[in-house]
Amino acid sequence: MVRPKTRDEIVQVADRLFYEQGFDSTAFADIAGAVGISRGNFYHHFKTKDDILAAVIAFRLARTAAMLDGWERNAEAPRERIRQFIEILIANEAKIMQFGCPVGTLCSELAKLDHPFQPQAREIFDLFRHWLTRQFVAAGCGEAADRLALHILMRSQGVASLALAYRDEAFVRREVEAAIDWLDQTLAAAV
Amino acid sequence: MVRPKTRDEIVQVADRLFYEQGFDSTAFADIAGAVGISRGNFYHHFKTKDDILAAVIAFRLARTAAMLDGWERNAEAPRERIRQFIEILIANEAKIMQFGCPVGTLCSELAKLDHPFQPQAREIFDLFRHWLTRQFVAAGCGEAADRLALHILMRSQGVASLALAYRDEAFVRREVEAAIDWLDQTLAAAV
DNA sequence: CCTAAACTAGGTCAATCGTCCTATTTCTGT
DNA sequence: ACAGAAATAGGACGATTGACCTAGTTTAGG
Repeated sequence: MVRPKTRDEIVQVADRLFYEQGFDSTAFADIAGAVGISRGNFYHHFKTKDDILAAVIAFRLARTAAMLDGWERNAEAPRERIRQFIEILIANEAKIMQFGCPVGTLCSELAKLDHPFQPQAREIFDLFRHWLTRQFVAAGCGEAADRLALHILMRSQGVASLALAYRDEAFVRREVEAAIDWLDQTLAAAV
Repeated sequence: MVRPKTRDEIVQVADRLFYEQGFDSTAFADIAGAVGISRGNFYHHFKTKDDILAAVIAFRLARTAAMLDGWERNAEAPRERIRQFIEILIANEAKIMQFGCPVGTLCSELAKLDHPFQPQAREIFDLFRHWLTRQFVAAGCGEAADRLALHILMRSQGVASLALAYRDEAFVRREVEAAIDWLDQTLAAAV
């Protein structure tokens, strides 16, 4: 049986460092140092930098899917579920104001690096997008659901981007409220 | 008299490469090679990488200010001026779908690098923000003007972020229309 | 002109990067 | 208990980076 402890630790630390420092400017030594292992040990688990990036993306995909499943269990009404998504902006406010949205900034960096893993990173967006689409369908928005899902995603990306630039907590709260208002109006018009 | 040709060429090429590849992963050699000069020549004009970054930011500030001035001359009505801002998303669509928003991605990268020039990069946002605020004031939105300006900025950032991730032209067009609709409703409510 | 400053080319340097290797220790199944 | 696999440590490599230096060339002002 494989003991997954070290490998998992590497992935979790890399996940954090890729978010906080960016993928490109996070070195093997940074991750190994933060985990407290040698570079050789690191290399035993991940041969190339793309290997660790793939593992981090898979980790984020799994964690995101689990979070969305949890929201689906905790709240029955689509409105409450979507509201919970919008309010990640508040729940993760401090980190977002310091490092931006983990998904958006990764996609942006990979695009500039012309990195082959862009589709994999986009899959994290897809997880949110399709989950939101299902909620809007359940709320009776029919064929407009995907369009509305992208709109909510767009808002959260925009808020995260400006939250990073201005570090303005009041702005985040205000736009979260505005997004929920938009949601209520949209759902009311759909029924 | 100083011949500004080479220095200006360096700044323009660096501006493009910083946008397309990111600041950190653009090397001196990349810029020097693209301009067609030696690294020594490059070093003569810019001693450190932060020097060239400062010059690029100053260049972008000047170019942005000039663009906003042009919009103020071309269109009399605030509504038309703001609409022109929203439609940069279409005018620069191809580049945005490939590299994202130049301002947002720079701010995001500098945040991850914990770079001291974050306030300077944010000034480019401020240029748009205060220009938009002036337009909303002129449209009679009074004290809500800054809040509305940030909302428009937020939308453009969100659209740029998802445009980069999905490269979906129809999405961009749709959200531009939605933003203009929002603008018209907001201006109608203000008068 | 002619001299001093500005410009340009190309080389060097230490540091750091991703990658790879070998030797040793620890664990696991039989 | 023991053989083989997994895990770990630490070093070495070639390449690249930002930074810096020196030596020629061009340019501009007196």
